Amino acid sequence: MSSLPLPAPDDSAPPPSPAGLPAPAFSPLYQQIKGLILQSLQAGEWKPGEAIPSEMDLAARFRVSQGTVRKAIDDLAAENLVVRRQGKGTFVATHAERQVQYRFLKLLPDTGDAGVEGPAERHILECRRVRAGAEIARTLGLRPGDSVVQARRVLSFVGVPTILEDIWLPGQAFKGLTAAQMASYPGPTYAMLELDFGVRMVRAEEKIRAVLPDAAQAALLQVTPSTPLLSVERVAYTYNDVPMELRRGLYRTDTHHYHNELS
Amino acid sequence: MSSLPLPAPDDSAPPPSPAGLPAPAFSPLYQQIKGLILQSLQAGEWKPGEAIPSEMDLAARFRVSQGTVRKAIDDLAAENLVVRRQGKGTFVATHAERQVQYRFLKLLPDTGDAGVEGPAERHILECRRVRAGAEIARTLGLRPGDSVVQARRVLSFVGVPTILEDIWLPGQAFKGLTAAQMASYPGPTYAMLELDFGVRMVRAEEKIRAVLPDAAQAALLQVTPSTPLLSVERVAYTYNDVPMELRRGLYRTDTHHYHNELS
DNA sequence: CAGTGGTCTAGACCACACT
DNA sequence: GTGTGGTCTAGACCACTGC
Repeated sequence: MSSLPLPAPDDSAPPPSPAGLPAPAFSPLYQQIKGLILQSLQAGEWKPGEAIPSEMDLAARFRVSQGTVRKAIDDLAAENLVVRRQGKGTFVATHAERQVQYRFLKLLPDTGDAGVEGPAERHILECRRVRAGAEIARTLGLRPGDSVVQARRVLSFVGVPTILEDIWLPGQAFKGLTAAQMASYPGPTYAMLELDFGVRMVRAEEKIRAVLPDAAQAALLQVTPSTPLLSVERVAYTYNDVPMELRRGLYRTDTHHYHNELS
Repeated sequence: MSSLPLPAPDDSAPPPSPAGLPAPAFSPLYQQIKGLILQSLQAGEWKPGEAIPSEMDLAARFRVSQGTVRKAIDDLAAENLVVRRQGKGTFVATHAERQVQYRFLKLLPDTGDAGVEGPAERHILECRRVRAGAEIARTLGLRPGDSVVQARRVLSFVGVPTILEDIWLPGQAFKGLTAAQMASYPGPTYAMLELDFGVRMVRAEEKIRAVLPDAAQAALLQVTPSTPLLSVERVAYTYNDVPMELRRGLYRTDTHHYHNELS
């Protein structure tokens, strides 16, 4: 492998072998390029929805061939960080796109195709700043007692309350977030966080269980306390696997189901 | 695009434009190659676990450059149909591999990492041939009344019954499948189906709900009937999106959870 | 038309696994 | 060493988009 004659000495991506370690850690050129593009994405050099420079431009900028840049972008596209559009360019991925209203929501109506039921109606129950408990802090990589934004809301489809969500966000990164803001933004919450706070959720992990609601939860979802619900605990991450959101959802599955593809 | 001077006139992959249709349907060379490799996989020219010919060999066989074969194989690898191993070759994917014991099972123990609890203990409750009802038939692409193999079993982890599964398989493709066979095979069921019947499950879809068990189900899982369980309905497909299995599972989520990655 | 991503080639060289 | 997949290059041409 060879190093790159570049502005930043390329400290990202794979470490240049701390000498004496078992793995010499070979890193192909295209991965170094990928790391550099990633840095620019992170730094906000190109905003969500915008086009990044053309492959030729990037190749010139990094002094490599177009094919190498291409491979780097292929990787980023595979991770859903950018979207390629033939004839137009490569664009920074965003949650604010027509195509898939809720990229991370895998709940589908039992009847027919998705989306036919229209967008969810949202009802914000509360949104306030609190001190993080031990568990929330640990999950979000904060210290107990740090400020977090806590929100609770109900999503309804065609008038039927279907999802009850509790959301925790690091207070630091989301100063000034209000219930009004959450309620008024027309698209997905993640799109608002992108636009208003520059925080882009890039991937997420979910743990799913079957549970029974307590009395309050049952009332909010208009079901009896003996109705089994899906408990979906999601941790969403920005770049570099930094956790930025914890979300605990209760899903009714009498009219909807969680859909998953395996391969 | 140009056609290929090949044994089979390449009727797979994209149709050569039925004349007069809106889409001229351009198909790149590498996709045609991919289709041809797919046919060989389907035809069993190379068995699961075996190596397919080297990129150079395939390039010579199809009269294209190595790069083009490479792109085709990249696609197949992305779909988990083959596995690349540097320095060794490209291998037909199989469910009978050390690495991931259960490729399609996303239930993990709550405590620590997976696999530490060891393999599941299986207990076959029944395995018999029945006539397909309307719903089963529709899901498996059969006619109502066609023969299907129906099996029921319980999977336990460290002695705790955790999964109750009902499995339906087309009788046609699995003649002679017995309970003894299911019980005696040491690895995943899908590995046995590959080995003994040449049927390879390539992808699957799951619909997940929260439900309460009936008395019989509760007894088998050793829980009370008021214990909410995950209902996981899985349809597994072979090549060409042909459905080959319907599986309805009930998962206990008091000690395990369904894990999913989103991006 | 020019500019973008997408395909295809041919050849050189590298990293890895086996023998 | 030999053979495999993996990287990198340079150049040609194709398909799609929008001016």
